[in-house]
Amino acid sequence: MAGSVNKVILIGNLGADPEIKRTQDGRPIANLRIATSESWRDRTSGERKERTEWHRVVIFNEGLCKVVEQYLKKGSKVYVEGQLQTRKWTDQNGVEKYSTEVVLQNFNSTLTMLDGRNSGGGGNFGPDDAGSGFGSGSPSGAAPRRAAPASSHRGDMDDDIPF
Amino acid sequence: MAGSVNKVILIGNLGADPEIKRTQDGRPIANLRIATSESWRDRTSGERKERTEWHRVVIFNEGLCKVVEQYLKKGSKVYVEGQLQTRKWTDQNGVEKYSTEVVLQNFNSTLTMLDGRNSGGGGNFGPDDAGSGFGSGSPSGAAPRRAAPASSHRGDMDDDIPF
Amino acid sequence: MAGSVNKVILIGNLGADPEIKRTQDGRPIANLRIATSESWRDRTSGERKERTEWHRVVIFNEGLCKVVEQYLKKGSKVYVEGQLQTRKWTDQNGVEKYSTEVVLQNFNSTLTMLDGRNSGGGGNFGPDDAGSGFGSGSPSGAAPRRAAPASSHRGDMDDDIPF
Amino acid sequence: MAGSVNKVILIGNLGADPEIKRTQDGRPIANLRIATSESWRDRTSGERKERTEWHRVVIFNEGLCKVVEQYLKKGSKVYVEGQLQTRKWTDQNGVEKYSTEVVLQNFNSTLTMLDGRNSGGGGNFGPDDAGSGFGSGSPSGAAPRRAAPASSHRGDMDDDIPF
DNA sequence: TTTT
DNA sequence: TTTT
Repeated sequence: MAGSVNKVILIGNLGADPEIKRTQDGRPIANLRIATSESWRDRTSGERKERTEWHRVVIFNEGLCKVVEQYLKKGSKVYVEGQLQTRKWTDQNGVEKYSTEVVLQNFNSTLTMLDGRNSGGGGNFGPDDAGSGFGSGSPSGAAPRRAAPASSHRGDMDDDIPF
Repeated sequence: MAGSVNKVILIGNLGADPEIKRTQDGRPIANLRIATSESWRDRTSGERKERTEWHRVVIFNEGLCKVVEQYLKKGSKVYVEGQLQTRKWTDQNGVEKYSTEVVLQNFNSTLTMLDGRNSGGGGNFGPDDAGSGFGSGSPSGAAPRRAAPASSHRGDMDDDIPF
Repeated sequence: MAGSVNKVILIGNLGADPEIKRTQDGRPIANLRIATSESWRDRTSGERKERTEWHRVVIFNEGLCKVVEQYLKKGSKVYVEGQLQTRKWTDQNGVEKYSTEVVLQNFNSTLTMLDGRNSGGGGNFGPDDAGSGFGSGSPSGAAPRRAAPASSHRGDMDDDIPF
Repeated sequence: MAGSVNKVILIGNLGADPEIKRTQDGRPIANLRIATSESWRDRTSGERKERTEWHRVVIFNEGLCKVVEQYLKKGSKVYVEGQLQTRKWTDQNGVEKYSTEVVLQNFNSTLTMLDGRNSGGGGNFGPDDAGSGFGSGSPSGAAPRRAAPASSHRGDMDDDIPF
């Protein structure tokens, strides 16, 4: 369909250490549980109330999975941008179940660490550059124009995509 | 929790006419089914493929529900901005189920019609102004500053929230 | 116009302490300078490069201005959500100038603190509740449904907007 | 910097036909003028008011530029997702000027047509697939997982990026 | 002018 | 300069 957008943006904390699994052919899949909370003052009672929402985040990208594995842990605060997907599965009793997840897979997906506590670099993912395209957020991997001379062969989107 | 964001942005088409229900005390709740699609060319086969995702959108807002009721129908294209919420319920067999929905409820929620086919006004919601704050999108209900004289008592956020 | 969206989302750090001014009739206006940065590895040289972008953020909302005044300072990390506005003005030499700013004014605007360093509460804005609707991010001020009994008169958007 | 986000989302109409220029080395750059509008009812006068904001959108991507050239024209409605950049230049009188633009360049950029009027396909960009990764919106170019067998070598982000 |  |  033309003209479709499916985007989720979350900022929250990991409720547990990430789980990294591998497909049969060796590609990693990272699973995160992220909590977002909202608080408000109840209008009738005047009490402060809070509500926490838990999100399942699934990452199908090798570079991002490395970042997750190396830098994220229970309590880490992250920004994630992905898309909604609902998956159907059958449990051991033959009951159909649905799970809706925030999937980071394609080129519009982003994961950014928002606390520097977990790594020395706080998003600076080291010399192997594993996470260079993703770990430092949505702008990563982008080549700023104008910094480069107009006649240069770089500064183009084609050039700097790290995956 | 401080520093939490939970935001979903969808552009898609209604797969069916909206369902409007009412709570016991008479407040409306609108349910939408929205499809988003993505297409891509398979790298190995070279075939064009397509995948459609269906989203449950629930609207807890009287003004927005009126807009939905009056202008949206099967096939309408909309922009919605809301938040993810997962609801637990028990089916008739006593099995626990979960449903993840995009909820439009608070002041950060938006619904915008993206086709003019369904109404003469295409988002211009008539003299009763039922939808004035929502139907024309996120900026609606906002008072542009600078258009108003600096000494005016309006132009403030307090003044023009229509709900 | 129907079907219009104008939204900016930034996560960055304040390059200076906020400036708070007041209109003639006493309403506050906060100005922030926010830096966002992107880094990438140059494809030809292999060097790591970085580029910083500076944004002007203007806040026309009393509650948000209080939060800014109390908790933000040079170096603070924030999430802001607002809209793009370009303003024309004439300098002292009679030259026309344009300034494009990220404006937080209407009900779709959000400001969230992303570091707890600046306040004990890290977004928990105390008993006077000055920032209750904004400081804890986009979901704030929202009334979670379903937590409230279905027959309650609250849980509606109308009820809990704090401004 | 770690933890930085710079994102603009617009839905609006083109105020003029796109302008496509080329760099010295032949890469295309598309310039769009996009209008977004907001309307509200003035609280004191009760009048309906409207305000239009004009945005400069610059596209540094060959595939996206082809889509723009082929399908967009004055009046077209589009969804764009890019980042804010302010550019400094000196006019013919030696006066320094600044221009803030919404730049679509990197892998997080998106352009989606929201009206089908301009093309038969309404985002279906033909056999040469020029726009396949962009024209159908943010999810485009993504390989849905789970549709592919788990042992497959595709379904990975690496596989289907069209640029 | 921030941050890493 | 768009759109409704």
